Amino acid sequence: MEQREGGDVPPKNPQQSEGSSTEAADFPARKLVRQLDFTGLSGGVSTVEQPQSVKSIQPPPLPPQSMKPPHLQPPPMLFMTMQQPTQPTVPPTHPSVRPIVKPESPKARPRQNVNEVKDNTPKKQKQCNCKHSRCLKLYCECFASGIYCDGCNCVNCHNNVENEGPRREAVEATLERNPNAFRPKIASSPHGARDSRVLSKEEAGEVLVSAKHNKGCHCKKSGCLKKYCECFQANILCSENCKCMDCKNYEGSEERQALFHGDHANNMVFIQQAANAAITGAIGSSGYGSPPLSKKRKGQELFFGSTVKDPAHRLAQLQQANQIKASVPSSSLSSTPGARSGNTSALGPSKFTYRSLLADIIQPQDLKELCSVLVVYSGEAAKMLAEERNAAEKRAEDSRETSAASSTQDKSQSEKQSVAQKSLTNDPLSENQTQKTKPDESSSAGADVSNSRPMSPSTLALMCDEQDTMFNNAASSNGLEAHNNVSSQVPHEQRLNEAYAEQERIVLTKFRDCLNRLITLGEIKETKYSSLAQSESSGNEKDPTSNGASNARSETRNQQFISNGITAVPPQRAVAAAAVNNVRITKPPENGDVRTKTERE
DNA sequence: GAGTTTGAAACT
DNA sequence: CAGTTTCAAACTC
Repeated sequence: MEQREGGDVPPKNPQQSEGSSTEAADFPARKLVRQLDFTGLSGGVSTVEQPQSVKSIQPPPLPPQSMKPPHLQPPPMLFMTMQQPTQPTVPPTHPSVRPIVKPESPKARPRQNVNEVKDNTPKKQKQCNCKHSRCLKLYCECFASGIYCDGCNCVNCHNNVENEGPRREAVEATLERNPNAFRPKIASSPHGARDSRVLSKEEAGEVLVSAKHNKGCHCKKSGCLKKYCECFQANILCSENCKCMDCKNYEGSEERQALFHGDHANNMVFIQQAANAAITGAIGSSGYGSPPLSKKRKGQELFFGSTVKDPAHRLAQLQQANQIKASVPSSSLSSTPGARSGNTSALGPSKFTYRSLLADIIQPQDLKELCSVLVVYSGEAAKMLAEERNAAEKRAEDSRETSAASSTQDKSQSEKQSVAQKSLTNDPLSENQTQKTKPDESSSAGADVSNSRPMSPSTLALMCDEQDTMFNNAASSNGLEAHNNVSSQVPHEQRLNEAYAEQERIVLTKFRDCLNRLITLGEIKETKYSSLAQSESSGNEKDPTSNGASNARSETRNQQFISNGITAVPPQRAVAAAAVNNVRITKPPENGDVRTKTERE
């Protein structure tokens, strides 16, 4: 009893680090361990990938047929994964192809992360320290991750090639107990995209990976704010799946906020998370915005029953309670995810959020301004095009005079010309499809662009590179036509479209440039964040006594950096101005200073 | 690095 | 399924 399975296995060699089981000490293949990939990503549940870790190649530890209970049949995903690794490039069975790193199970990425953050270089795979489980239980992180122990500090390790037999049995047993045992615990949230507009202030700066724990945690004392908590460790918020008590790992939790914003170590975590989230593409994710209600309540009632001695705890619970009240106006204990998520709109439909690096850079007003700029540019483009076309037409007519063009051609030509000019130079009223710009936008732009036709209807809807390319192509061919093929019988509409296309091409090109600059700014910001946090982190280590002060300083500095490094010239303005180049924006600079630097005239 | 705490996993 | 024990990671000192 006390020594469950294997307990009787004599520790052959307490010192079997570097991989291993003693019996394998001189096994050449030792370093060439094959590994299992239980982290199968696809399938029913998608997971939060850890992009920085190279997924290892996984040999099937078990022949599919040996894997078990039909009734408990694990989802095909697992089998698939085991039989055919998701990474097609890697030969599953070839021992010589040793995967670089252990695939990090969503759960197991503890100290390693810290190392990574410190060094900026991915560290060696995590090493377990199992002593009594022979690394054949889920206690063992390696085993749980579906990989062989390699270079671990475990004792009496059986999680290796030499013990494939026992290992296989263990896998079977584990699967029998829990068919999902080797599946990722963290699944990306199935819920819809989150509306970034409802990002609450308090989550500013936080990055919540778009995922949730499949089983949920059961924490009691850690508040789900320590790595004991699987959710926290996986950098996700607790969900309705959790049965934790006194949970503070929910969106809006002050403790959690403090954790993220409070100290530098966590700043680093935050940065790492931000990077992860960005890489993972955890953008606009979803989830739940409030603490897992039903269970939390249970926990709260329990604690509110006065079992809580720690005042801080009590406060936390009160806060949490308020949170709940806020998000659940009715007193009903909606324990269903749907109900809860529905009630959490105040906090946002999702608990998983990604905050863009540009979040501080782009303000609503700036978008408006950008629109104005585009409109202005559209007008400029229209004028320019009209002039060009006029010139072209003139040249064409000159040459045509000598070739005795037909009267119909002349007629159509002149019509075309007038249409083109009309469409290019303005008169929005004459165009049914004239976009219905927002009043403020049109008014702001109107002052300068009164003379130009607003962008064609689709312009604003086509703002991306792909379309730009499309337009480039279209426009280039159209341009050719316009300039060279003067005798073509182009229908008016087509001609009109050409004009639109050309105009849009110009505007979109500028807009693309604009976006590119924006991206650059975001990258700069990212870089600065990283370096700042790193320097602060190191500085903090040197001066641990000044934590509070330096924290405050750091926050200030963060903001400064945001405003200095990035937005000293308010980026959006700089970008807009840059995009506009020669076009003057009449809107007075709010700061009066820097902005004018980027504006011409 | 040793000892403690914690919560998942294993077991009853 | 609930309660208990075991286990190894996380944490503290």
